[in-house]
Amino acid sequence: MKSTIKDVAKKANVSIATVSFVINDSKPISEDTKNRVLKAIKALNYHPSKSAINLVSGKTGNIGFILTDDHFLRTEPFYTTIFLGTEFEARSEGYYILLTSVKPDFTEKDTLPRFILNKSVDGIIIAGKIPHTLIEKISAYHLPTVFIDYIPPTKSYPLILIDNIQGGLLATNHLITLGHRNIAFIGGDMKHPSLSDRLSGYKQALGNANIPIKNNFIIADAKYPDRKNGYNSAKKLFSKNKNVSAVFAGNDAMAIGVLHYLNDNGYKVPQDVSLVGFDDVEADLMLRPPLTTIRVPKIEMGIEALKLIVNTLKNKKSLSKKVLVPVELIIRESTSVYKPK
Amino acid sequence: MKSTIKDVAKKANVSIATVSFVINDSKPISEDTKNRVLKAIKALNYHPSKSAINLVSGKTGNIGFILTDDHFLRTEPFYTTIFLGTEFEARSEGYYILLTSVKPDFTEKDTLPRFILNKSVDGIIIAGKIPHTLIEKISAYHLPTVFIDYIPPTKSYPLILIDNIQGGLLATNHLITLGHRNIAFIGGDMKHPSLSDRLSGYKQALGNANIPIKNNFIIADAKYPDRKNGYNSAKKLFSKNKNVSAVFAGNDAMAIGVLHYLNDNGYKVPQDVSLVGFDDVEADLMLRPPLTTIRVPKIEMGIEALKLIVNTLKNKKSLSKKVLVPVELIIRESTSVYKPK
DNA sequence: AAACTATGGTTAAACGTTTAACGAGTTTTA
DNA sequence: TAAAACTCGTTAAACGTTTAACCATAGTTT
Repeated sequence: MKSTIKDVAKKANVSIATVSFVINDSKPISEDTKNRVLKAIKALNYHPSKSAINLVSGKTGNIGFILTDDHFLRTEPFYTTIFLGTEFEARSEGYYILLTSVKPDFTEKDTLPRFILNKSVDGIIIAGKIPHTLIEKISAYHLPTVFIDYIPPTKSYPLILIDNIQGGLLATNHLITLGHRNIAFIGGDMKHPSLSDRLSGYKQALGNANIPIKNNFIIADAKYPDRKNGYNSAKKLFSKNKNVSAVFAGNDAMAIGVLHYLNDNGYKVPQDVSLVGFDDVEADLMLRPPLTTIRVPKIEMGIEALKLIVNTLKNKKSLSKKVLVPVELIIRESTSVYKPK
Repeated sequence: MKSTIKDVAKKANVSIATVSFVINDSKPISEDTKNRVLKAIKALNYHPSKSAINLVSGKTGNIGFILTDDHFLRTEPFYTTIFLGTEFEARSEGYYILLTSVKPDFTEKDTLPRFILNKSVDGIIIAGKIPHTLIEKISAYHLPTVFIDYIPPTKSYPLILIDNIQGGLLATNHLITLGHRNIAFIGGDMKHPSLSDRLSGYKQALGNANIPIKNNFIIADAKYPDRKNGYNSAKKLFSKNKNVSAVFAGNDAMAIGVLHYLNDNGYKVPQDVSLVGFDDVEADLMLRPPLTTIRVPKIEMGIEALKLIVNTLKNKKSLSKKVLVPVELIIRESTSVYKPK
């Protein structure tokens, strides 16, 4: 059951080095012996021990995937879907992904993920905003690292980013095209570049259409962009501004909160208020009405991240330090042509 | 940056064996030297190399998690949530989880997951129904294995199972208590023990209440228990049976399909038809009305599975070969008292 | 025919741990 | 007081690979 390189060598009547050369194609070996070795490998159902290879090569064949607890457990499976993308690509690249989450309030005293301390990974993928102290600590280990959907404030790293400005433009333009003029923006955690870029896109679109930007149409003081805060922000917005006919929410979680507020308060979507989200999470399709949104290619982002890491590991040199993934407007039933009352 | 046991030994002025004994507490060492070693470890920021430990111990510290592609990618994150449970527990137990998915139509020719071939795992967790040929092939490797939510047909394995009969009873009793008599069951993939047990619970509850079981109230010919088939089964049911006042769906995915059918066809839930699902997936809360369902403790199932594996690995002997996890009735707004028209 | 060059292979060290076998002091026992 | 037993250590082999250094043979130059 557990045959080693020695067994193969004996069976093929060669040295273990020769077996190694055949397996890795790392030195010219005659067709004849090569076949003998290959046959022995098959006969013994031999597969090299990863542990041994790891030890001697200093590599592990693993890549760590880090996100914060709240991202890990949040209702909308955004970052976990990205994880699936990396796992998918890792399979064809021969890597394993070790997933772990960290506390969002990581401090100097907290310990790093085990796979970093144990040297169990060759590279790291970090998804979403993570604490600065953690980044500092990790960077001391000099592991190739790529960030997804977050720009670390200090050092420069390879990045996989969403084209958020473009998304903000698409969403807002869609509403403008439908005839809306009183378009609100609902956001939260505006220190996160993604959210602030979406707001920039919104402002840009309004500017392009010569629609004045009204500050009381922008509700962005919530700490986290989740459903509850979406609901509360909608309450804040509509209690003061009855004339808003369309809302662009910074992400789908908030959009869902907004939709629930509207449902609960007698507004009909899209007849009374049009609503656009951002992310395209599973839940959107299940809403009544299904949510118009900006699709973020989550699986693809994971794939890109893994490719970037693997490229730097294989020293093929990473082609681009910054991948901006495109977004797409998905028109469903939560938006419609503006009809004055 | 990369200090080894040798560096520690030199710094503490002891042999590397002593360092090892201190780290693993595997032989009595005097307080004095122990402290010296500990200090050296801290000073050098030493962490043992996993690769080396793996090689010498023959263990990997990894546990494989297998599910099929369709379960991996399905809309309701059922098995992936279970995975999160295992990952969570693995952290405190010092294991890594390697997740991989396999084709649902795995045949003799297909290759096993890499982590089995590479001997990269010490044990395996299998979630959901997987092809029989795959089970056979895996079992040849004699790795400790536990199954979650599936009973393999041939050999006997440690199992983590849902108390589906109890769940079926709870759901149906709830409807009976509300005064319903014409209660339908909608299922699919009835060869899966989970689904057929839920049906058994349904029948048992009706029997207990002396309500005759009507075959045309049981729609269970769909191949997969998903939303689409839920929708179609509801169509089948209601086009022939106008008098059904309550539906128990075999899982939430089907329940969601049923709900959409009812919405689309002028039935009000719960005023006209009460609806109960099974699983308690995220989506339930977002439905209008939120779905009454049977909660399956998914995270806990993952935790139990990992504990079982780890126990057998540490040879503490697994306490029970079969863990039946309890379920819970979650009453939300899709069920109400029966009102005759 | 002597000297060089490929070609195809072997030997042995190295990677960083664990652990069986051994040993030097110190205590206990009879 | 000599033998036995315990304490706290050390030495060295082993785990399964990769790879630098080496070597034998045959073919090619001069």
